[in-house]
Amino acid sequence: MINDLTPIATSTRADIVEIRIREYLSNKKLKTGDTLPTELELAEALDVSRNVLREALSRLRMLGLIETKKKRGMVLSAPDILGSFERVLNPQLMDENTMKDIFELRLVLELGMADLLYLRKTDKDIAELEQIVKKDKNADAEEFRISQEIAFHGKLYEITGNNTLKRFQTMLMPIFGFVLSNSHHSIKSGVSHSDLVQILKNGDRDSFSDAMREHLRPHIEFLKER
Amino acid sequence: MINDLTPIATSTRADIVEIRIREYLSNKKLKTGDTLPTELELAEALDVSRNVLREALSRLRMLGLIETKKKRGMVLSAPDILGSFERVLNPQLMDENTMKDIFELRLVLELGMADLLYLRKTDKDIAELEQIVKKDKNADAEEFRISQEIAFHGKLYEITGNNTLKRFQTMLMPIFGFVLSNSHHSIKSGVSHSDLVQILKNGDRDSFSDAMREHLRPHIEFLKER
DNA sequence: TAAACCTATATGTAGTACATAAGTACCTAA
DNA sequence: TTAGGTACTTATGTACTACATATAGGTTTA
Repeated sequence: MINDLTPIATSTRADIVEIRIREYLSNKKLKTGDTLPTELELAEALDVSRNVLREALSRLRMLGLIETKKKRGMVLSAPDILGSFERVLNPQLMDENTMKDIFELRLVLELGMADLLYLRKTDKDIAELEQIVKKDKNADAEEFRISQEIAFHGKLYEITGNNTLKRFQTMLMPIFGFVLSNSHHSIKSGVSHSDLVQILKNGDRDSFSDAMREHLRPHIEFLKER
Repeated sequence: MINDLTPIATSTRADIVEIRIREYLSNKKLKTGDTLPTELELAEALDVSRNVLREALSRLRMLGLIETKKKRGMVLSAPDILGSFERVLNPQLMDENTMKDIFELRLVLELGMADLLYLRKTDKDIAELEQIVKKDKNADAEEFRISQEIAFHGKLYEITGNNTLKRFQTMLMPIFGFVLSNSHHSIKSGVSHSDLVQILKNGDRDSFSDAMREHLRPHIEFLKER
């Protein structure tokens, strides 16, 4: 009851200024390359000290929303949408639910990427996969096994040709690693990396989808315990 | 040739301080709830003005990495991993490639979520979907059609029970909306929302996967033109 | 003993001052 | 005339000081 009441968010001036500047940007429909007023002008217009204003600007600068150059002033720029994501992706600080959400997200991505793979794969890609898989047989050490996992699945993401997706996966790796070490490997998968490569090479999309699902089966089973 | 050379990133003191504090947090393996030194102590230790320090802290505060209270000082906290993402997701500023990447991402997610749906769906969910679909037949106006799309597919994300995934979708909606309006609807889908609901209700996972793929077919075809 | 009050302290905000880089315009010399 | 240099101007970057404000924690008082 009373626990549901979270303290009201008393926002600082910097918080408000950040929002106001955001609004300013979208209201004026500013685009990449457009210049902003100077710090002094903004500070005066918003009636805050330059100090507070700079705290807000510092945030936008970090996100890559604005870039500043001495004398030239500030220009609006296209942020790297994953850059900010990267900054908060610290497994150490992540609560367990989010961690599980992200683990599920990985499964959904890999189960759903078959179409992209078949649309974009090249002979060169297949050759690389075969190279990676070749090292699989002497995968006895735990550490080596994980690096093989990363190499193989990472390459799949790469084949999708979707750079955002690939980077996303790279960032999420530490999380995957964490959950992977959570020994739910009692169930052994019936489909190996090697099998997947062969199907990707010669089989059709549907077979691959089925195989991938079988390959990830231990993880999917794990979800049911949740 | 020469165009490939981007200007060297001359970082400000605030940039460096931000990184240093990050390192400090992970090196000391601090966890949620742990307290940080005071601003004065940090500023002195890093040999920067309190001003610069506060610009860096302001960034971490925005990300939700730290929370501050008067007198009590600063405590480390679990950031909302999607909050920062939301801040940069401005279609107005996004370059076209990223936009397309995100559109593909949506398709991958929806093609891959079948297992989660079958794992978590309830009778109540199905009933809600049927409610939504019921309005579909009088979907003549463009605007209404889009709102139906959002309601239906949004509900699917909700059924996955994965809150991160659902929020992710909500944020990405404006992007989807943008790409949707890019008239690649010449190809008509052979599977309607209503069909999907029926299969989700009575059919098995594989049938649903196939049906969803057929439903999204116009979009998948669109990818090939890329 | 409990309520009211005080005090020390850490963050929040403002203002001033100066450093630094980078455009701009002017000026000089070949 | 023009290339190249010089001085000036301006916007951001950094530092320092001062004070406001909230509050945890101790002290006094009824």
